[in-house]
Amino acid sequence: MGEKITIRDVAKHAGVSAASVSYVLNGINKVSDETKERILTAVKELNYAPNLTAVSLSKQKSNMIGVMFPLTDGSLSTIFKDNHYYSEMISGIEYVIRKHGYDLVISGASSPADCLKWIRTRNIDGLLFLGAFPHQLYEKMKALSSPVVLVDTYERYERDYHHISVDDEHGGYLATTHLVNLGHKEIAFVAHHLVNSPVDKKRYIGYEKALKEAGITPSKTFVFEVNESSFDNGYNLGNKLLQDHKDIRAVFASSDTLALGIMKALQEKGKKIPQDYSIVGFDDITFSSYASPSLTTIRQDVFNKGVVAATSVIQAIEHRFSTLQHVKLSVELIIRDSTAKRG
Amino acid sequence: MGEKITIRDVAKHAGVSAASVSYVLNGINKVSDETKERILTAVKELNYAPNLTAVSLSKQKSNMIGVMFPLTDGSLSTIFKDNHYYSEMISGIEYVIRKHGYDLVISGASSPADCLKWIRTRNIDGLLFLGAFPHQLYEKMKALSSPVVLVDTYERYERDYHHISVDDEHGGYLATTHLVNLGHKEIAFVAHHLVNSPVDKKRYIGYEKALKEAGITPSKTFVFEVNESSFDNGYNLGNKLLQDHKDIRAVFASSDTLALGIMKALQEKGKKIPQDYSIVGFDDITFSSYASPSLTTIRQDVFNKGVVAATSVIQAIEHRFSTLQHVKLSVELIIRDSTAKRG
DNA sequence: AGTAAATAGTTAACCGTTTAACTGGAGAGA
DNA sequence: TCTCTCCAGTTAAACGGTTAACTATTTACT
Repeated sequence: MGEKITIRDVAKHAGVSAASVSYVLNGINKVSDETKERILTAVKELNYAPNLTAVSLSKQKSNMIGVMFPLTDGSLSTIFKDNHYYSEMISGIEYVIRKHGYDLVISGASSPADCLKWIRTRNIDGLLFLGAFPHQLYEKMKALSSPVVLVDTYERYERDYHHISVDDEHGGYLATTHLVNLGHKEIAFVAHHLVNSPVDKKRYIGYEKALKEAGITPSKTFVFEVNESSFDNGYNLGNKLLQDHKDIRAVFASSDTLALGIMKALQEKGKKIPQDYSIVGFDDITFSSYASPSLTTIRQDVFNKGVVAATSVIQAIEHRFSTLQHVKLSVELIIRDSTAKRG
Repeated sequence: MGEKITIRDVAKHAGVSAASVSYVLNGINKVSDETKERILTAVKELNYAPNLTAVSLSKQKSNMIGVMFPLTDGSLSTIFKDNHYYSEMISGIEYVIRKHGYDLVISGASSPADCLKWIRTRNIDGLLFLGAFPHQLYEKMKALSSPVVLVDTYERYERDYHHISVDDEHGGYLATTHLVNLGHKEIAFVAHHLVNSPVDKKRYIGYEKALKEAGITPSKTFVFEVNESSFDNGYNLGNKLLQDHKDIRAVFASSDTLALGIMKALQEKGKKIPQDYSIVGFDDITFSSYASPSLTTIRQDVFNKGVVAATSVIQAIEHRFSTLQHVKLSVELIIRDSTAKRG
């Protein structure tokens, strides 16, 4: 069983040259039907499968697609922390990639140079960038010959790369309008970072637009940023709101994780939700429907986002289109029990 | 920039043969110091990095480590569903693997044959099995020359493979003893599957042991299985408990996800936790401390589990003949607000 | 019949490394 | 001086495929 059988073994067994075997296996019509038959049975009998490393070297194509995450502190943990989001997206990506005969390689981006080198040396056919990276990385990556698909990233790079996102701005608009329609005027916006997180920026724009439409002047004092989108940061921010911002009566948080953390803090201090505070999140993670009260949120289909991103990169690899793809998936307002008419 | 520079370009630039460059780059002491110097500057000047595909083919080692997931319905989604567990573990694995210069390839296991073929054709150096697979897969994998490390799997295969787990039995014991000490006697055990999920089986054994120690006879009517460890299944089971099993006053669920789903159902029907029901989970996912009430649970360090598993596989790869490793990591009882003295 | 084209195959170069085996020269020991 | 070993390199054969270019038949068309 430990035997390594090569294409030459198959060739010998079928009484032909290695080339003929290769032609048959690659579906190149250059071999008579009888010979093809003979070769295929030899393949079966010897249980042969081509060595993909050799194929890669020869074809100059690895059939591997890389998924890059930004590395904040050495491990992916910060990225994945509290975040069903990325695993769900990877599920979608893996699903498509496997169907097309590619393999999925996961890597954290260290320095831009290392990243570039990695792609070159591994012969990675295509790349998915998940999250926001240092700007110089985007600049350097332009030199790459393999296609790169960005998921959720800076607008300024969308003209250089394929790009998949959801309609974050509309999501922000929907969430805020919902609160406005419930009679709220003092609506806080809580996000990771308005500059470093492009997604948050767009959601903020939607928030701002909704306020203006309702004749409310957006105020900087209602906007809050946190280090990282985590429960803990939400919790801490919730306590801060209670102390320093008693005027606020509604919160739109840029992620369900943050929203749930905020909710926990408010509840612990005896506040009733939605009677005292209305809260809207973003993402619709599973927890959101199981929290008490269940969380009103903006739903995005993350699995599908992964599917679309992977499909794009494969299409780009196989040159099924030459122009850059830009897909903006829709979002949906899910009204649950964390929001109510202003009392 | 698009230029592909090979080892021969470097050789030419330094006025030596390709072999010398290779020797220098591989740290083989066969080249004089001056020449080495010349070669290294040439490498720098041309910004050369060896083509890893060619290296793989030549060295018969890919420097890639595979992570396998069981595929239940075609995508990884079911696995990742509601499950921070696997992403956290991948973080740990990736962290170690990258440090050692390996790459991480993720794949869902389709048929055992395909799986075997994949490892052979891709030249995967080592494998991590995450979760429980069909039995025939384990049997077939024994033929593999690359080391395989199992994480959380059937006891019967632990003598054939490296194996990393947490002390599930002790976890089950701790959880149940905690409930017993609070005066509970009617303690339900809820899990995914006592046979197909080896982890659940061990937790059950701990549960049983704790009951027996307390002089309580374990009863089959107190044991419940669900399709998949998800919120929804927990929720449905919670409702079932309310309808059909009014005697039950405490629940030990084999995952926090299940526990939280059960809790939601009970609360919706007006039950108070922990006054009416005491609930203990397993895993300590982030949301557990943010639920209302916060969930008493058994904590395991999943990131570390990934670290240990990855370290094991790398050690096995690099010292071919070391003995099988079996690591059982400890667990910890975290007492929060979902458990109380029986009223 | 004579030429052109299609068919069915083979040969060998190539992808970019590694590494065993070889080479020529210098230094050491007899 | 003659061998023997080291040293610092080079050469060329792998690794396991792919594929352009070539060959030898057969078929088709004037």
